[in-house]
Amino acid sequence: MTNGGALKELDETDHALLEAVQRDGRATLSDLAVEIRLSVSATRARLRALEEQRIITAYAAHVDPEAVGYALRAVVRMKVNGPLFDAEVATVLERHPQIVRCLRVTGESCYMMEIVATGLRDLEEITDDLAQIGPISTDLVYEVVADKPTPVP
Amino acid sequence: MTNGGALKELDETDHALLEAVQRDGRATLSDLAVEIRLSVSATRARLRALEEQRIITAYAAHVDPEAVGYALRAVVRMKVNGPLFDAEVATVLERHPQIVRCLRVTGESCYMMEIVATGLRDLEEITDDLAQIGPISTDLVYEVVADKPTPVP
DNA sequence: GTTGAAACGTGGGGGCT
DNA sequence: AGCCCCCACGTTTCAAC
Repeated sequence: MTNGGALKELDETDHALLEAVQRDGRATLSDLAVEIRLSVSATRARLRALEEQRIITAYAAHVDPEAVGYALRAVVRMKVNGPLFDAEVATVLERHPQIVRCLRVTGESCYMMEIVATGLRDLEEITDDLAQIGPISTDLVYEVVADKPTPVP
Repeated sequence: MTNGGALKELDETDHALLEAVQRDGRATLSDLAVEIRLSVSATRARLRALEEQRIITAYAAHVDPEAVGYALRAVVRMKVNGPLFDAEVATVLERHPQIVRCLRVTGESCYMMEIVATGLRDLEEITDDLAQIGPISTDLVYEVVADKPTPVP
């Protein structure tokens, strides 16, 4: 069987490969191969292994929200009273693709979300929807100071 | 001149292309071409335009932090007293690659950060460093409920 | 992990509507 | 201006080593 889920130790070459493919997700196997000083075939084998072990979970183009019309970014913290509100939250998440990130956390705020919006009117529409689940507090984002890939120690 | 920064209206085909390349950042031009029902050349031209306009800012592999040894994820909010503490924050961000995201926001908490850590000991080391800049509050993340690409409306 | 050869995808130029 | 076809070249794939 092609053991796809086994946890294997990552050596230095794997680390270099992960680092390279995080920096440039569209780098060709040949590019990656010279970077990690291996043959193309060996590079492909390692990359496939990382994908099958679900260490690499996806490849994605990054689209600048501002460049496609989202002038605003906000962080919304939401508290829910009762037990788990996963269903309600899932519904809102599905209704609003502009909620680009949602974390369930410890502490006062049970959910933390990051939202992109074309303007305040647009943001209000989404927060109104969220406020029906639980009390929220909204902060606008001045600047994305850092957005770094997963470090590979 | 090769006008690289002009804002151009994105048509339906561009939207489809952005959506496709966000879903699979490693899709070949041929794959993308059939998806958006265009020739390979036209697809390539549009993709290059999106890159040159900085609408597509990067391509990256997504690495699962848990799979590479980070058992914990935390959200840290930090308040700074005086004017701008960009220099201090930049230093800490550089010292700790495990701070994977940092936003400067309105409201009480001036900075919001997302941190991955191998354990509580590891997390403590980073928060101790942050606490020297300003008062912080730390929440652990139970679950990443959603992590969605930028919607293209 | 490496090599090699066939299949496939890519990038530029010309011609089309 | 934008798209399509063509062709040389680079890349990926899959064998055998």
